[in-house]
Amino acid sequence: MRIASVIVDVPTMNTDKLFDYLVPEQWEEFIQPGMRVSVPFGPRLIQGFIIELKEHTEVMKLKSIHEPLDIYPVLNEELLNLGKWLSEQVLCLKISAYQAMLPAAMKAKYEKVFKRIDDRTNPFLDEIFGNKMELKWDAASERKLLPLLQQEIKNGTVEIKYLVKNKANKKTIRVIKCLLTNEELLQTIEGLSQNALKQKKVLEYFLQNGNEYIPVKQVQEVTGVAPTTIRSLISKGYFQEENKEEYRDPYEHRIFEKTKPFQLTEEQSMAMEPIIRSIEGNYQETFLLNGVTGSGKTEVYLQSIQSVLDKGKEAIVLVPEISLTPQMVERFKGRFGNDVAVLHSGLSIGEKYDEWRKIERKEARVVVGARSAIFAPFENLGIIIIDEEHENSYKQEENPRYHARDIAIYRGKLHQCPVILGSATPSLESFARSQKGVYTLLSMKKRMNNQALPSVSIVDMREELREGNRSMFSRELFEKLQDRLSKKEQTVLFLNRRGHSSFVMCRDCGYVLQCPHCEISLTYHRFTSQMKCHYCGYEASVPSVCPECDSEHIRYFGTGTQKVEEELAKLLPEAKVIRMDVDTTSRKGAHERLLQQFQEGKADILLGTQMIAKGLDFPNITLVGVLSADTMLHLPDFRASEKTFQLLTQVSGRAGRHHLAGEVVIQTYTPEHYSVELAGKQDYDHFYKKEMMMRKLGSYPPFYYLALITVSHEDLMKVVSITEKISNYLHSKLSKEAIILGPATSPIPKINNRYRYQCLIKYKREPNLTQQLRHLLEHYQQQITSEGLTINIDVNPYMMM
DNA sequence: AGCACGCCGACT
DNA sequence: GTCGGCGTGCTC
Repeated sequence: MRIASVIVDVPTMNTDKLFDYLVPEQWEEFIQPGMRVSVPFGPRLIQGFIIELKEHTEVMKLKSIHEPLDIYPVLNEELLNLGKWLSEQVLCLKISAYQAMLPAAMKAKYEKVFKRIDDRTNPFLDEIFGNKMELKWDAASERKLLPLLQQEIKNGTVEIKYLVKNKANKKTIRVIKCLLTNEELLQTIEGLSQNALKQKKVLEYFLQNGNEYIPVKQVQEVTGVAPTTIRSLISKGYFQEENKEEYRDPYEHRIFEKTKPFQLTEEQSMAMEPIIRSIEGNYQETFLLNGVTGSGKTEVYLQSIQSVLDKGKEAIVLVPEISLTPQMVERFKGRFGNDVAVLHSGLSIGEKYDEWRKIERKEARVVVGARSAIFAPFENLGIIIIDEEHENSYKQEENPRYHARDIAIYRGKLHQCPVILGSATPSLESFARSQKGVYTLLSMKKRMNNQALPSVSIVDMREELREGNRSMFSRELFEKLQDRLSKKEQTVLFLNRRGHSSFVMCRDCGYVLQCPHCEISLTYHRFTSQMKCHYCGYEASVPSVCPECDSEHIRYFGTGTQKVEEELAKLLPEAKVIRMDVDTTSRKGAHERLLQQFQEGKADILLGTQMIAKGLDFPNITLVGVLSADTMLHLPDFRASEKTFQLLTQVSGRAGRHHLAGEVVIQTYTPEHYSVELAGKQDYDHFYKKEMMMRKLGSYPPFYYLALITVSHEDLMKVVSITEKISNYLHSKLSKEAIILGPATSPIPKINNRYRYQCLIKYKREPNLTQQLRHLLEHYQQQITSEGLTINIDVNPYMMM
């Protein structure tokens, strides 16, 4: 008797454990851990993952597995263990951990149908079922048939059937093969009557194209015949029909030019050497590859991967979502061709599934993808690369709240292979680890071809104002803009806020329009002429008079991309501008199309948000303007300075990457701030020292680890008192060295009518922390389910909201 | 998450 | 007296 222990697809704490099921005899030889199965759970049927097989169980009333959902395990042993480890590390449900490791297409979709089981004719059932045997629950519900059907269930003429399906499936195409030899074909063609011209055409086509399987669609297109013609040929026994799996290839119509390895610069070779040593020696080592923008990190990645492939192993390359541009994909596909699978959010569920299947079936040995690609089901990993290591997007901001870097190092240790963290502006945490010798630091300080870094000038906007310039462009930036226009060179303008103006304020009384549910300022959107809440989506129209004091002097403040675009149209009407932000790139392929246009020189100015800070590598860009460097400097986040420094450095790196020299103008209201000043000098080392001091003073990472507990509920009093209790509990259970802050209101005090309070733990060494946090969750379990309380725990948070 | 079971208000 | 509201508890 075989028993399978299953984690079921019910995301709650009291089902977060193994449930045992009998394995039916017919599957005994075939069922393996890591497969998905559908199992009866209470009255319904749900999906689950088999974690282990065993012979005995304590459970008395065992049910049987309903059916397997896979032919092969979708989670191998490594991933099964990784999922367990992950759920313990980040305090998430096991089912969430496993689901995060697989493409969304494999998540279950549940369907309920009514099924007729009477064999007599029943006029009433005939009417509601039509001539079918089954009726979907949703359809029945819409037709208000549920009470009647319930009665029929009691009568025993109808039953409910539960179905477990995938979100998306393999795509198949119909193919046909000719079963006749060429001679038989010729004879058949001869023998056909005069008016069977169409059939003749098809047979002649196969005469020319041999006896391979050919897609039906293709046959139809080439010969111009109707589907019926082909059907009749099949029924005559001339053809054999089959369904073949076909990959949805997102890059189907693109041709990637094959590239050869470049001759490395001396710095690049020096950086490569220890990496190769780790690959050849089969041992784990984490490298921090600190190379300035344009120093050729990608070529180092490519050649390292090549030597991994030469050893018959596989490679994972993580790239931040926003820089996973076609340009980036091209570099990898250009070098490794069909060995590359690409996984990013721009793909449809089905496309992602197919890319994943290529990896599973060992048809791809390199995966280039965003965060979740770290779970690629490779079994023989030879290298893991995380490009732009400092990017926040490697941290998932929903459960499971993991950081891809931690998973990378876990898998690197398991496979005994190198992990490379690459960045021009490493995160403070990583750089500190490289200083302590935990990571090996590899530096590349020169740009390829020895181009100089662009010259940066910092403009004090307060000064501009004092001298009467009230425009959003400083005189220096404006002059340079005009200069580039006349020289037909290109400019990138960077602004980290989308929309039009950020908020609406009354100039008489200072009233600012706020979201009634979230207590944050509403953002003005020109396109819809509406005020929008960026947290909950609340919308309101713009008032013509101030709701507080009835003044008509209620005006827009702040600057968004749309407003800059309008301003440019006024000041430089001859300039062609491309705007890139969430609004103009939301449609599929829009991102690529806009960049393509800019590259082809169809515009003089590229104006955009965050998303243009990375990866842009066009030869004709000689000027980069940052309109307001300090917008993110004043956010309630201890990483604000670091983010500002990184962003300014990255943006500056867009200029002058080729023959033409580049210039950068940074406009700011706080030119004396060290992150602005040092970004201007591109002086990472100095910034690191300064920022480390600040972190030490504030007891922040990398000196302390953090854990953030956020409590939310509709009732403010309840939130405060529970957060208080949590804080006390932690005080009593953690060591004296731990610093526990709070209860304090969250930086977003209210979302969707729910108040939010938080508690921040700063600690150096708390071996029992996750265990204590788990106890905490268990303790409040009852109130969480019965009162709708939420407790969110983020170990190593990046967003302090 | 569902779904069943169980205990109290407004109707035939 | 019953239909149905949604609170509570369980699912191998």
